[in-house]
Amino acid sequence: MAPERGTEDPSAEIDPAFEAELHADGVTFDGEDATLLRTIDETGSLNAATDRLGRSYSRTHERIDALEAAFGPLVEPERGGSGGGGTELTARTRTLLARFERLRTEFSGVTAVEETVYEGVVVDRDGEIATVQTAAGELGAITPPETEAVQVTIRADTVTLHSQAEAPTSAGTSARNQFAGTVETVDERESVVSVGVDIGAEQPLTALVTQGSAAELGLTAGASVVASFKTTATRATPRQQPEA
Amino acid sequence: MAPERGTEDPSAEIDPAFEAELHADGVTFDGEDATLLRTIDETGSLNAATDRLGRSYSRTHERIDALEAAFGPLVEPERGGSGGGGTELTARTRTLLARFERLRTEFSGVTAVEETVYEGVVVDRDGEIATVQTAAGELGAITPPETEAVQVTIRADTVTLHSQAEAPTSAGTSARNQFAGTVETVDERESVVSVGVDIGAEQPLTALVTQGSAAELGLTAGASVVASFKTTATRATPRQQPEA
DNA sequence: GAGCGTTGTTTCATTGAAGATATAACGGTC
DNA sequence: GACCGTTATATCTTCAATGAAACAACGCTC
Repeated sequence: MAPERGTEDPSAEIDPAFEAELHADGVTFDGEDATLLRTIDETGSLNAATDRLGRSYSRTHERIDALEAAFGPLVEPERGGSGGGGTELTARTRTLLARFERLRTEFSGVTAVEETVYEGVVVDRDGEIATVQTAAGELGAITPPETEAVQVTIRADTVTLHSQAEAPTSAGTSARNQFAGTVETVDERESVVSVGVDIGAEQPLTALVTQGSAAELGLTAGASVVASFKTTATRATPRQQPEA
Repeated sequence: MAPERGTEDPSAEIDPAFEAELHADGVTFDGEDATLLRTIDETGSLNAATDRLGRSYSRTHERIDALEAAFGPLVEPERGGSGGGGTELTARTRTLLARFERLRTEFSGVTAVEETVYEGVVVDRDGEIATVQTAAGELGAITPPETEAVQVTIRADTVTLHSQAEAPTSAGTSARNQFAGTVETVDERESVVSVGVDIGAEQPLTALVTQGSAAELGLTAGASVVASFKTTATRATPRQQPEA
């Protein structure tokens, strides 16, 4: 079943992606709908929009009807008049588009940011919050019910770094997960720095901070830092138990 | 174009959703593929899996071929033998499924968590990092290029709260955005608490913390707290400039 | 060697989504 | 009132995805 090709490059690029959606009344508004509405806004007419997008008028018209049945009035068409008429967006539509764009931005944040994954075992639990034992120590994470063996993923943009002197007392902050470590790698990007922190596990914990923060904290290889992250921001997923 | 229905309920539920995807070599692996592979794993045969899922064998077989061409060997089929044969997953497939599940979990975190949105204007910029002037004051956020008028969205699970006494000095932490405020609302959930903090803007900043943190910090209405969040975790999206 | 249930492979049928086309209605301008 | 470009609507065609069905190949058990 496996053709020979595909085997040759086991490290092929596998990229995360997504399709953002807004659901209402059984109808799903997706990226294609968003560009349709944006094009209508730019061209001022449904006809011009379908031409530019290479879509058929009839189908597009149907689609807008379906969307309006679920999301409420989205366009204000006018026929006749100078220029023959046209269609404009309602205020609600602009709000909808803005919301969709925010959603898409959050999702693309997820795909763009590095994350570190630790394997662990649930040792304690309070509802959806579990304490997980990992190679780096115990940490809290949101965990699906009835799972023991888990992978914990920590997004780099949720990890904040502190100078050792200014490390917060655990009682005074809502960031319950704190790990002292030493900076292992510093990867400077355009305006942001990705920092790998050795916190005792095999895999370093990577944190994404601004260049300003990196400078103020003196983040160079070998520096001592404290890394903290919230348990409500870290999530665990079930892990396959070793077979035998 | 707008049928009368739809107008009647302007506050209809609009729910965010997503389709998680993994892309390789032009082929996209989606949730349907994941359940297919999981079902093969559970039933031990492609035939049984297609029966359970109500899909045609031929189509399913084609799909697996296409996936393997892009993602590498995913299944190990055997034909003949006792029971007629069967197909099992490769180790790579389990890794792939685990990765997909982590991705899906992160996305569902985005849709599940509350967020607060502030409108603002970019007043300074360093690459993708911008300083945005909002009703709550200045804050840093990742911002798309060439945008001035923005909406800034702050996920509740990225906001950490500190007791006023233990508020970190801005030089000692990589959480550059800090706002002192007073607790306005406290919404206790199963094992987590959603806290609305008045930081001077019209809309309160909502933070999601564990019940343990809420208790230790003494989070009740009227309490003084400091809310902080990282600029690499907050994102801005373009905002429609007022028309005229 | 017959039987069995699986994997492979091909061919044909079905179905649903989208495009293509035609026509009516509208309301300004001229 | 003729003209124009648009919206509205219906019908037909096209195409791609999927299912259905048939058949060969395989290898173990008996």
